Amino acid sequence: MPELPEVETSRRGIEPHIVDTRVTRVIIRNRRLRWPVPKTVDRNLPGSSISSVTRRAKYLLINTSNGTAILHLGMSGSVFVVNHDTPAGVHDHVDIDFDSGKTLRFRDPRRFGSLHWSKTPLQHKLLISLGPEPLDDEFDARYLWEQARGRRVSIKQFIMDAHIVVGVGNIYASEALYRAGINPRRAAGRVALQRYDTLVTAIKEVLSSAIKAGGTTLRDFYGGDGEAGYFQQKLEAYGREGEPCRQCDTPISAIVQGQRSTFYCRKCQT
DNA sequence: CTAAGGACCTGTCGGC
DNA sequence: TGCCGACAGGTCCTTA
Repeated sequence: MPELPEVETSRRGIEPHIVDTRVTRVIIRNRRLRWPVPKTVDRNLPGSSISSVTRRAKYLLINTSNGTAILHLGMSGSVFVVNHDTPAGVHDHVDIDFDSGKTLRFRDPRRFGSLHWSKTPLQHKLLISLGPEPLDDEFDARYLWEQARGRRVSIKQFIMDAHIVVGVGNIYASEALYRAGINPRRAAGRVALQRYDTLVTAIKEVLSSAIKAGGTTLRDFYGGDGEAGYFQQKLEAYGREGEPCRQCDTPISAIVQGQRSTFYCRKCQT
């Protein structure tokens, strides 16, 4: 499933194929995604031309001359470019056809993804109250520390809260905390400012190196060009239960927090 | 306001 | 092999 590096990899994969082309047709085979796909999508897209594909948090923003399609990939979604005549599979819910002969296809077996339309996407209900982008300069130790005052929630769930900072999903939360040497169960309000500095650096590093590697492929993720990501080879904590910590050889522990798996070293992470 | 749990949905994997 | 439960990359909503 896509975390921020996978979404960014998808963005970079599809943008060059669809920018400056005109939408000729939209096919929605199943409107029942996380929220029903509104008619405004297929009403406004045809005839528009694509100006850019940008990203806010894990949302892809397909910007056109008429407005913006807001696409979220959920847990199992992917987008890729095919030719018009490529047969659609059972989970291929949306096609956007272009005058170039290409089609942008959205596939999502679990249907936790979503598709919306807006003239002012950043003001959209789902985007307006999101936290800063993790790779922006405004996301720093002071900001995180201030947000954490009085918070008893675990640091792992805290950094996964998109209203605090966007784009830190379940894999990279474990990875960043491992690299920062912080116990994922520690209360957010009980992490010192200095350790937030280490954590912010770790988050930025783990996300940017994952983007550089083209994302992490676990099961079925592929970037817009159909290429697998290679970050999985660099994972140090996630999915390594029982395997030796690369620092101290202690077996990596697996716990559950907020109904999500967390992996960490109980010796290195305090 | 915070924190915790449920909800949405399908596919895959491990164990018996 | 076949069946069945556990689990999977997200995040909104409800409840207390």
